Amino acid sequence: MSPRPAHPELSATLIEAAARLLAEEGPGALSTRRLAAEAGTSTMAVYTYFGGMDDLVRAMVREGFTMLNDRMSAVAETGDPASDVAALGLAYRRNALEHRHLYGVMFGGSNLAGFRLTDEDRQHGRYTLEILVKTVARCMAAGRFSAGDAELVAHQMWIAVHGLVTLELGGYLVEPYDADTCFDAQIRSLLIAAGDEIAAATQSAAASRTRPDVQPLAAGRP
Amino acid sequence: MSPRPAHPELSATLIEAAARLLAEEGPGALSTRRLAAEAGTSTMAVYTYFGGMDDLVRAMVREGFTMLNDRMSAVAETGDPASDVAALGLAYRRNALEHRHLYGVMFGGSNLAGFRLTDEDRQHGRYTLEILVKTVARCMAAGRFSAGDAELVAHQMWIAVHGLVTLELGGYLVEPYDADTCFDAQIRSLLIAAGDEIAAATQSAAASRTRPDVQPLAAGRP
DNA sequence: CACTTTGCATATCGTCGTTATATAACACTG
DNA sequence: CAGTGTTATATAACGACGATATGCAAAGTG
Repeated sequence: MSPRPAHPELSATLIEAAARLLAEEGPGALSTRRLAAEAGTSTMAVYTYFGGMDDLVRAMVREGFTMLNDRMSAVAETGDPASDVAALGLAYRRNALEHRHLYGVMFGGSNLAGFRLTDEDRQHGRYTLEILVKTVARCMAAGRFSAGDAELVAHQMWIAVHGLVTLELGGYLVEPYDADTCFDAQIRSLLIAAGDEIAAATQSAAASRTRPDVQPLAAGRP
Repeated sequence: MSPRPAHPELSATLIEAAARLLAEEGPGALSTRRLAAEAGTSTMAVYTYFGGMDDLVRAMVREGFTMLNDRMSAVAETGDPASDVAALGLAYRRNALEHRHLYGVMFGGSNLAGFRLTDEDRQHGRYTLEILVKTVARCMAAGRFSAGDAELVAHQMWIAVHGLVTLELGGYLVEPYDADTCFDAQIRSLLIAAGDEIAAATQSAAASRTRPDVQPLAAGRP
């Protein structure tokens, strides 16, 4: 179906240029002509290597999914699984903020030149949840969460953080209810609803956020 | 700034046609030429009445905000404020599903022909929260929720339902964790986190959903 | 009546994604 | 080495897009 690149070097260059253009100048800057100029080639390269703009965007989206997955996988597994859940949420949010336009294409349904996701693409997105599901299951096994459907709880957390991120990217979260405040509140609510009594006892989650991708929610933990 | 329509008839016809095209054929169908053909006029009408495609989209978005606001305002105020909160969430979701493409433009940052929201537009979106804030405050006053920041709780609910709706519209919520299941779970979690003991005691929220825009969460209520 | 203003159709410009065509580089056969 | 088929890329072109300029007819005004 999709033509395999014979010279993967130029193919990678195109994806890199596309990602850079999308990140730095937004979706409006992504065009075959602009892309060709940036990569030092002609517009035909897009078609010989990818078959069209759609498939190039699709390849970029796939890279975005693996980046997100790498980011989630890099979150250290500590002895406090509930803290790990919060850290995963923060990692998810940070990845979205760093690749905001790409995130919009991946999950927000941002119509990039009429681009539409396929079910296969979405499957890559759902795959990201597996790390979160496992961590939630660890919370339940450790008695930190009340026993239940780990996958459903993971979905809830995904939905909540995704909602936060999209509203944040859309500019809808402003002071005093800015994204940081709401993020802490969302994580806290999810932990409480999952049955985490320690989170329920914690006064506020807006403490120091020094460690990267880790929420200080488990500050009162032994 | 924005030119006032001298013949509001054609202006309304254009907005209607644009809304219909967006709803029925998606963002790709919205073009000045197509719009002119549907309205039986020329492409110039878009510029004389609105000043450009951007402003026409803006006018449509504004209509979308008032539609959403009307929908939320139409939710009956019952004696059970927690049930009203859930009903508002369902009304929000139903409005988004009925105007899915418009919702994407309003909140999802869907780039419709390079269209970008202004802060004034976003203010219209935030205004919708006021109804929810009042209802949450009623919950707190009635002792149904533990006392706290009603505006923050309303934001949390907004974020959660918005996240659900966008993932639902993006096709990311499939069985067995489909949108209905996740919606019930989100509402339930929010009520529990807000301190609603009745919701916490309720086994599941996935009971009969017969009454329009009303969640049966308060089934165990006197 | 003449004169200005207004509303909309037509034609045009530059850019978009895409395709057709032409050319140049390559691999292989004899 | 010549000849041949394949592949990669550049160039040019097509239809459609948003936007603008121009032109013209109807309405308004003295």
